Order: sequence, then C-alpha cells, then structure tokens
Amino acid sequence: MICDEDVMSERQSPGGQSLLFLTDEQLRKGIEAMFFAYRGFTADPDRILNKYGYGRAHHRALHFISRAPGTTVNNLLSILGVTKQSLNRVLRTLIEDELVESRVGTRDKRERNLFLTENGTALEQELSDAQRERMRQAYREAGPEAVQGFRTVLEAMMDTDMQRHFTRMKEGRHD
Amino acid sequence: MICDEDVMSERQSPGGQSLLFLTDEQLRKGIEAMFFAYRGFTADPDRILNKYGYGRAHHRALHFISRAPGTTVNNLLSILGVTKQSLNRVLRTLIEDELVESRVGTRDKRERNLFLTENGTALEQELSDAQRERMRQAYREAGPEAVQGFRTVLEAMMDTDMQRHFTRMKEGRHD
DNA sequence: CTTGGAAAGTCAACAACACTGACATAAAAC
DNA sequence: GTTTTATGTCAGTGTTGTTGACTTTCCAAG
Repeated sequence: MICDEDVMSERQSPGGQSLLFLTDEQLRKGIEAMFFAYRGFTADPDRILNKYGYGRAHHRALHFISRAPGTTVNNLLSILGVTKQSLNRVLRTLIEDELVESRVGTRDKRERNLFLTENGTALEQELSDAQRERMRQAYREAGPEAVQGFRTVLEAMMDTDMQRHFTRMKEGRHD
Repeated sequence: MICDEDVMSERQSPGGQSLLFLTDEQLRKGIEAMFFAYRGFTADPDRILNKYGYGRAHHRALHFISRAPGTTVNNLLSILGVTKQSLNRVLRTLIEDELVESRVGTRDKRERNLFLTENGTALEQELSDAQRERMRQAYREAGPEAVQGFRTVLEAMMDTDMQRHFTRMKEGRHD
C-alpha cells in the first residue's frame, strides 16, 4: 500500500546518529493518514455511544476509570486534560445513570474514588470490544514488525506529560 | 520504551498466513497510545489556530484545499465526512476573511472551485510547518522501519471509503 | 485550635462544531 | 419540461470544551 517513492532515505551522520530525510510530501501523507485513521479508530465506539445517548467524553471517562479503578477526579483531570467543569458534567450523568460509583476517599475524605458499576463495566466492555476488534484487525493486516513501529512513532508523537501518563498506565501504576 | 512482555507472539498457520496473538492488555495500550498521540498531533496547530480565532475545522478545510486546489465543495464534504451545513459555516468565514477563494466552475457552473489566497496559503503553511515539525521529530526518534510500520497500521485502521480518499490523495489525484 | 489551601462540586455564560430539517437557487441531465 | 444535482442558507439542538465565581469539605501547618 505504500509506494516506492515513499521509502525514506537514511544516512549515517559523522556522530553515528541515523538521519532521516523526509520530504514535505511524505510528512503530509503521514498527517493525512493520522487524520483518517483516527476517524476509523473512533467510528465504532461513536456508533455505540450514540445508541445510549452518550458521547466520546463519556467513553474516555469510562475507559480510564476501568483502567484505574478507584482513581480520583484530579488524576482523571490530568489524564484527560480538560477542565473539572467539563469532566464533572460527564461524570455526573454517568453517576446518575449508575454506570459509575463515586466513593468518598478513605485516606482523604475530600477525594472521590471512582469505580465502574456492573452496568458501567458492561458498557465499557461493549465499547472496548468494538475498538479492540478494529485494532486487532489492523494489527493482523499490518504484521508484528509494523505494530512495533506503530507504537514507537505514536509514543514519540506524544507530549512529554502525556508520555508520563502513558508510561504509568503501561506499568500498571494508577496513582 | 516498549517492554518485553509487549512483544507479540507470532505463529505460522498451516495456510502460511502469519497469525498474531494479542492480549486485551496489548490492544488497550495501543488504544491509549492512539488517544494520547492524537492529542500531541493536534496540540501545535490548535495553539496557532486559537491565535487567529479559528478552530480545527478551519484547519482541515485549509489543509485539503491546499492539497487539492480547485476541489469542489462536494468533494471536500466526502473527504471531511461532515454535513454541508457544518462545512459551509467554516468555509463562509474563510471566504469572508479572504483566506479561501470560491470560483464558479467552468465545466459545470453549479460547482464551486476552491483555492487558497495568498493569506490562506500563509496560514496553511504556518499550521503545516508546526505539524510537520512534530511529525518529523517523531519519525526521527522512531527510525525508518518504525515509520513504515506506523503508516501500514494507520492505513489498516481506516474505514474503506477513507482508504479510498487517502489512496487518491497519495497518488496526487484530486478529482 | 485556627487558618490556609487543596479537592471537589456547582452555577452561569459562552463558543466551536457537529447534527437535523426545511427551503431556495441555479444549472445540468433526462 | 420535469427531475436531479450542487450549493447555499436559516433555524434549532446537542455535545464538549472554555472562563469565572462561589461553596463545602477537610487535611495540615502554624
């Protein structure tokens, strides 16, 4: 699917660091690929969410609460990178609809520890299944070396603080 | 950056097709990487757009008009995947602000051919420069094989009609 | 024990950007 | 000459983000 003219030239600098020479055209294609792929990436969950009257923001909250059960609102805020008012609106509906449970913190009673209820877990599963299925399909088509490369470039594309969050989640640390 | 337990097992099926065995955990990490990376991907343009009072929708329009000068509204609609009302709002402000020029079609006078003005080209350049710089940096860090894999997985992740658009743009066909 | 500040929640207002539905105009196609 | 297509517009609605102001709760340092 990637044409010959797209193969990047690689040279070795005197310092030993490998240099890539990339044309604007190659970079633009990467940008467009990212745009189109992200649409595909969110398409399936979006359809499901629509069915229940929720949006992407609800999905994100469900996802990260599922990943880090008992996480606090503040932690969620810094991961999602939105204002507390914005998150609160979403969280409130999820709590009202009994998809998320908010328990007063044991150590610090100001904090709220967030958990998915049975229903919440069910919806998160439905969303996650769809998205993982698409991911699995893409990974299968592309092959294992491509997947390795995919992950490497994505990590390099993150902002440093997002990388910090990502690394934490990878290591299973949800503090 | 990618830990040992993440390396995917690969087996050869009797048919000769390579099979990948992926855990939910591995796929979830991919999903999160995609989420965080897309934020990084749009962060720089978002800052610039904010400076001029525009949004992501304006950026997308500028990008694809720049890629396919003379493209029609209908073509833009199918690439962007939004309603004409939504696109029209954005396009109207860009034309009012003299970043985009809308010429009546020569072959078919119902159509409008869209072009960037001098100012439009300048803003598109500013946005594109920032985004390409981040892309270039990520590519450099990751190396050429990773870039190949990145693009392959992204293409596999698109919906089929998005793939069609993407392939067209790659080939320089903007019909 | 008091006070400062952090964590959480709320209210109001606003903007960007998507949607639907209805309607208008011009031009091509049949 | 009727229908279809391409475009544009108006009005209304919903999600998701923002800012700013304010309250309550509660830990912790003075």
